[in-house]
Amino acid sequence: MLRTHDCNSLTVADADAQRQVTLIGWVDTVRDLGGVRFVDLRDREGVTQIVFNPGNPEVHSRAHHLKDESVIQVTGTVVRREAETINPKMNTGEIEIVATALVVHNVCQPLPFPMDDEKADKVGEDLRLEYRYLDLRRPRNIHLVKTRALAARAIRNVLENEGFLEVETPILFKSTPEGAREFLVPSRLNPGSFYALAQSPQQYKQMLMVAGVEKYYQLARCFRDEDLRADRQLEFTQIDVEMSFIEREDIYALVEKIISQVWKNVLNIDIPTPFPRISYREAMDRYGVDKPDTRFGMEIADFTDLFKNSAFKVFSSAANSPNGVVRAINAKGLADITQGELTNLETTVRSLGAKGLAYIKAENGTWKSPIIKFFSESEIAILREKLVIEDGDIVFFAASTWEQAGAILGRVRLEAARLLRQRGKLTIPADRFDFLWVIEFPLMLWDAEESRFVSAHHPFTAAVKEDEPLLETSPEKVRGQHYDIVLNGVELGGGSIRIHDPSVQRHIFENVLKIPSDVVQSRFGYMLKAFSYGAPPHGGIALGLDRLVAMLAGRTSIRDIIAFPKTQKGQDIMAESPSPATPRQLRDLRITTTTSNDEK
RNA sequence: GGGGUGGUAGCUCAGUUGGUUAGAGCGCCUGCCUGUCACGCAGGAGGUCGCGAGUUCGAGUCUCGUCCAUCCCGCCA
Repeated sequence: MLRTHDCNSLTVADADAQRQVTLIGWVDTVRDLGGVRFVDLRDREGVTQIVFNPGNPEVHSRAHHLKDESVIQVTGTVVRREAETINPKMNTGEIEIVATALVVHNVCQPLPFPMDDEKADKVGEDLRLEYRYLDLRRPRNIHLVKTRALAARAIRNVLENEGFLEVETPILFKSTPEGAREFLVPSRLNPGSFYALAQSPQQYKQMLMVAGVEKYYQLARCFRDEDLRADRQLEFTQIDVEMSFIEREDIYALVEKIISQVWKNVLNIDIPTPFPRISYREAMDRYGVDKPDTRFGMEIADFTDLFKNSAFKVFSSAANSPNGVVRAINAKGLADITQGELTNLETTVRSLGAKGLAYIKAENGTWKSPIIKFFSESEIAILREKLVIEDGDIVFFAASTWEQAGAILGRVRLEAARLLRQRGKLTIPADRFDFLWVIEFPLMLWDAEESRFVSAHHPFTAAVKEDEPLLETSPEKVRGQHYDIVLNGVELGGGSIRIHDPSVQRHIFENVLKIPSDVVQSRFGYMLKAFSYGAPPHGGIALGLDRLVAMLAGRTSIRDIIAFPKTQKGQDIMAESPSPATPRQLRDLRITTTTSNDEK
């Protein structure tokens, strides 16, 4: 080793022992007072102050003009600092190293952006991604790397202790066009055929259950060629779990154990278990989303019956149409919403299909609203009572289908909460973690465009036992044995009990999803075959590791959590991928392009 | 594919109604300074105002196009 200690470990005890030490790390800051020179030396663990005294002219002169972020190795004696020079802000602030030798291992060029956390956080993300190795080096980001590793370790520990076997499954898989768009990989050995990068190990892990693994896990890399978001990357990691001989409750208990262990190990926070459960239907009714943020109220209230005979045609026609609802939320204290904020909100809900955003402001003892004139005395009284409308409140309405009204008010609710938090009128502690199981999702959704049913999640999800007869008659009413785990309004993952009966699985594919039987055979034939050779009842879950770590670290973007993330255009601007292929590579793969006809 | 926001010095930003030589702080370079810890002080260098076109006597500023970044919708079995 090029060092005897790290930069966060020396104490007054080492000083009293007059210990000779060697530290190596990066120059954090240089304070050259002309005579005495101070260097804060930083490594992964912390910072230690080095002193270069003029009494040692050879070393002192070489400490001249040290550049920030250069790598230096210092040998010296640990000494106590004089009482008035102790720095209480530093872990190692009571000691310093008096240097007797200095080796400069690497001189750092002028930095492209400041490394100081406060300033660096404001620097454009594209520049920081180009120099990702520098950005990661900042203590704040190295901490994120550590957090991720610590979380992964805790997860592995729980699963290993529970008897799970870690199994790697192929990344080169075959195309499964039902799901997300995939990355296609041409096969050189099989010209004209393609692999697809696995979107998830779903099918392989089910095969592992048939194979008798019983308890499988993998921190699995998944690939999806969809547009990126703050919480979506082309490749991401999921904690992938599958178990045989279980029911839903077993998965809930396991995940609750994993989560509470991770939060305990990383944040030293005790997460109460079991987690609350809410049905999909109830989540949509109360919060307008299937991943509710329950850290604040502002729940959706239903007024469909109230407005059935309303003079306000927009409301009464919605209330009387099939599947139509009139609903509202009270954003308490947000009557001071600015015109700009209101316009933004309207633009947002229009993008969700709303024709407008009806509202009532309660200010100075009166209700102000473009639509208040249509309301009767009794309607006003019921609204006031049910929504507890007081001065300073603003109530937003949605009159539409059940789905759309939920989407609109769900979005308005989150936006209103954001505005209230900005104003300091809504406080949510940073260490509040509301975990929630969302259960009883519909198994099938009607796809109006293709006029057929599609799986709400994936076609391997088993139906809730008592709903199974409905598969024949009204598939839309069948609830699946699916579960999502939600944290503070973020979907952390989901899973299900799977179908293990080949005839049921075939029925779903062919008669419910209406996939032609030859397609079923080519795509899923091997699964149906496997299920006829002693498939155990099984189920599992996949949790997004990147999102989970982001939540642990209080970040909203998983780009912060992934060591080398890609930009919204799917590019790695540090390594400059993707990049063009050479004609030779393309020829090997039998790929011809229409634009290039020059072969070299 | 659609909508919003942004792009001026290495970084973060300001730049008035379109008008002289485009500024600040930090960083960088040089010098001074023996107890600093965001050290301090003095001086200096550093600009294709994202790119292209247009309007104009004159464009960082106005118009159009385009590229990049980011947030959102679609999409994510």
